[in-house]
Formats: sequence, structure tokens, C-alpha cells
Amino acid sequence: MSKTIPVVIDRTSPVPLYHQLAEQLTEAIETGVLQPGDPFENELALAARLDLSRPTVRRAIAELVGRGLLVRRRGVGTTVANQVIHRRDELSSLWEDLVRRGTKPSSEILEIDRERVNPVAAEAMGLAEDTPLLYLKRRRMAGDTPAAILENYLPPHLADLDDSDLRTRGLYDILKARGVRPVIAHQVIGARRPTSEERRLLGLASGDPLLTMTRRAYDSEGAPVEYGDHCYRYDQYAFDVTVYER
Amino acid sequence: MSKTIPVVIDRTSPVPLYHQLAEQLTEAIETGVLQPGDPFENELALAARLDLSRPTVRRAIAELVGRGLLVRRRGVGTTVANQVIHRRDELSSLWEDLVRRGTKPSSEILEIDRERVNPVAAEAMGLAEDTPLLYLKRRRMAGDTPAAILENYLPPHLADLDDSDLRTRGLYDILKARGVRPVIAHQVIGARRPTSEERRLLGLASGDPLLTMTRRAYDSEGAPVEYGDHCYRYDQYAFDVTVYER
DNA sequence: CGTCAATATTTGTTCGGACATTATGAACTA
DNA sequence: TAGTTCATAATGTCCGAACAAATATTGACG
Repeated sequence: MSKTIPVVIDRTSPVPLYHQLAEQLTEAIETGVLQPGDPFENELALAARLDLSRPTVRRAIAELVGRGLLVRRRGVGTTVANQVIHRRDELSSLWEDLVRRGTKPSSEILEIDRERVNPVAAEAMGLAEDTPLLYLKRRRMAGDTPAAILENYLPPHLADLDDSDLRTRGLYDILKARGVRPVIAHQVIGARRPTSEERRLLGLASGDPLLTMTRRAYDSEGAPVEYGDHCYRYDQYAFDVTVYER
Repeated sequence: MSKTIPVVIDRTSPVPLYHQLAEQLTEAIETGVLQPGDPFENELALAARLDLSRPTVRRAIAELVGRGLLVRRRGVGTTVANQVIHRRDELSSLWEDLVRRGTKPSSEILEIDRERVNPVAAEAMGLAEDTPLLYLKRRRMAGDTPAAILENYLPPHLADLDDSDLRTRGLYDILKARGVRPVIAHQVIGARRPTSEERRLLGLASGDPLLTMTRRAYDSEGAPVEYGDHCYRYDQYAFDVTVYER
């Protein structure tokens, strides 16, 4: 027998039924109402109980399966995945952990150039090499210790951002407010020796390595949103990547 | 008007129709038959032309959308994504690039221990801390230059692997042959200073940094498959990660 | 008592249909 | 001419149904 989880479906809501269901099921798993390994109510029963069609229920379940929360086996049934992997990919880093742990993060603008020409950045965004880009160089601090140097390039159609905004708010915050949302990002993560300037800005001891990341981000239509060239103190950052292989 | 791509559906095949379709559409995009920005044949037309139902066609398209190859916009239509991101996530690295470029890769076993106890590895796999694990330490070479040191731990139920296999074949090859397939992996990528032993094994100059990665891999049911603790020469490796944000 | 075959259960695939929602462009009106 | 309205076309949601395939259970039989 499987546990019946309480679900409320609002048919007058504009949010799709399968999504309402998926959300509530997700919550049941993440809050521990359903434990890893627990059998999951079968599709037919769920559909009958909630007065939904089987395709709708299947779609909701498929969403959770895609996120690794559920495991389906034909002829057997559906169970809650043994290892509940928290889906913290995104553009995550140790940074968020620092924030959660209470370390005060801050950013400091080192340079703004609205007409920077950088062939590498331009090409990565699919633009002509001599396209002037909005260039932004910042230093990120974790409390009192420097943590990272962030260089970012934005395409021309996003170049009309307020200086004051740039100085006070996070880059992704600003983009979000403009309705620009990076949906897919291609990142390359590596390590190298720091330059002397980087050593100075990050307060590195001699021999300390640097963790580097370059990122190309695109919106849902594949239009370039940002090119970033970042380097991090090795003892402040690590990249947390969840990879699915199908 | 949109280009009609040739598609052949085999109804006698055991592979699902939607998957057959998805495969062939993917190929058309990746081979450049369909260019970024091109309009995509609409669902109804595709369904009529191939004599498939609309849900089947939709499912195939949904697969491509999920991989970022297509963009759907309600009321407008479907188009090929502007930036075709090659789906090289997986467990990829510069390694494969080296192989493609003709550098001869090889692996050398440094140590095998069938009853290694490692609390960190065991805990990461959800096992008791004193569980004896199969431990494997290898050095990977790119031609004549050392490139990485790979330490791996396998859970007890996979510990009965042949020594000869371990020495001659890749780890993932062996697992695949046993029907074990890692489906989800959680990786943490960082950098640090090498130990003296690492410096020796990798032939590092003083001050050279180290790129590190730890990985926990699980199969489709969430059972642990492998724990890995790797370190790479910074000039031989970089991690290539594609991230989707929904 | 052990083995094998029939049966039930559960998920997987495919279809057809209906209506909703959104964007584009054309026709119409002020 | 400028603005609005409306038809059209495309994707989005939801339903009901049927059959296929894989697995577990049960029961019959030796």
C-alpha cells in the first residue's frame, strides 16, 4: 500500500493542472512526507482520486522523474528515488553557501566601459568581432576577504543600463527586471596561475592557484545575453554541477 | 514556408515512434540541414505528412526543446534555436578533445585495494562509514605528459571486478558491460595547491595549480555507482558544463 | 514441495478529439 | 492615415480510450 498524499487541484486557476500537481508532489517529497524508497501511488489511482485524466497525471509524474525525484519501472510501479538529489545546478557556486552561512557578500565596481571591443567575447556571443560591448569589471567580497574578480560583457541591445543600477544591484537582478532571462549557459571551468594584478586584487599568497570560469549565457530564443570571464579564490569557491546522462 | 525534412518512420521497430522522429529531427539540426533561426514545420503539418498523431509529434518536438535545439512560441510557431549548443555535458572534459586531436591517451594503475575504508567516500554513497570499498588509483597520460590522477571508489556490490579488466579497460566501460549505468552525477569542481606527491606524479613546476573534481554518480534508481576524487593538470583539462535554467 | 504457466497489475505508447491561449496580419472604422 | 477589431494560425492544455510490454503474484501441476 502506498501513502496517499493530500493534493488540492484548482480548476479555475490559470496554472496548468499538471503543474499544480507536480508542484505539490515535489513538495511532499522535499519536505519528507514521502521518504526515499517509498512506493508512490499509481497513476490510475491518483487520476481517479483527483478526478484528473491519466495523461495529466502522467505528465506531472514525468516532470518529477525528469528531475530525479521519482523512479518509474514498468510492471512494478513508481517509487521515490533513493538519493534525493537537490537540483541546485543553475548558476550556483559556493557563493550562495557563503550567503546562507551568514558571511556578508558585497560587490565593488572596478570599471565600466560602454564601448569595449573584445573579439573573443563578441565571437562567443555570435556578434561581429568589432562590436562594442558593455564591459563590467567587479570585485566580489565575502565579508572582508576578496573572493572573486568578475568581468562581464553584455550585447549592444542591453547596453543602456543605468550606472546606478549597475553599482547597486546584481547583474542577474537587473536583467531579470528587464525581462531578460538566461535559460541556457555554457560554462568552461579551469584553473591557472594568477597574474600579478589578480594576486593583488584577491590578496593571494605566492603559489596560490586561481579557479576560472568563462560563461556564455543565452535566453530562451538562443539570443546571447552575457559573456563572462571570472576568476575565483580557490579557497572561497567551488562549482557544484549536477549532470544528467540519458 | 518551412523546409520539409525527410523522415522515415518504421512502425515495426520496437523503438517508439516519437523517439525515431526525435532522433531524425536532431540529426537534421546537428548536420546543418536546418539552420539556426529557420522556421520549423508546424505540428499539424508534420503529423499529417508522417501520418502520425499530433501528441506523438509533440512529444518528439518536446524532446528537442528540452535539449535546447528548438524554440516554441505559442501563436507563432517553432524555430531552430539561434545558438545551437552542442550537448557536450556528460562527463566531458578536455580529455575527449585531446583524443580527437590525436594525442594518445593511456591509463596506468597505481593501486588497487579491494577493502579500502574511506568514511568520506562511503558517506557520499550513502553507506556506513566503515564499509569496505573497492579503491582504484590511476594516472592518466596524454601522450608522454601526465594529465591527471584519478582515485575512485566503488560500492561493495560492484567490488567483484577482474583485475585484468581494471588494468586494461576504462572504468565506465566495465560498468556499462555489467549493465550499470550512471545516470545522474553530482560534481564539485575546484582548485588547490598540489601535494608533493601530486607534484611528482604530474610533473608540475613549483607554483603550478591543480584542478580538482569530486564526483558522486548514481544509477537510474538512485543507487550509488561510484565516488571519484580526481585532480588534473590545469593546462591539460577544463570542464565544459552546459546548464539549463527553467 | 518446487516448477511453470496463467493472471493481474502497472507503466509505456499511440491515437483522436476538443477547446484555450497567444501572436500576427488583414480588414475595417473613425 | 492611424487605430481598433477580428479572423487565422500556431502552440498549449486536457480528456477518454485502447492496446503493448514488463513484472509480480497466484495457482495448477508434476
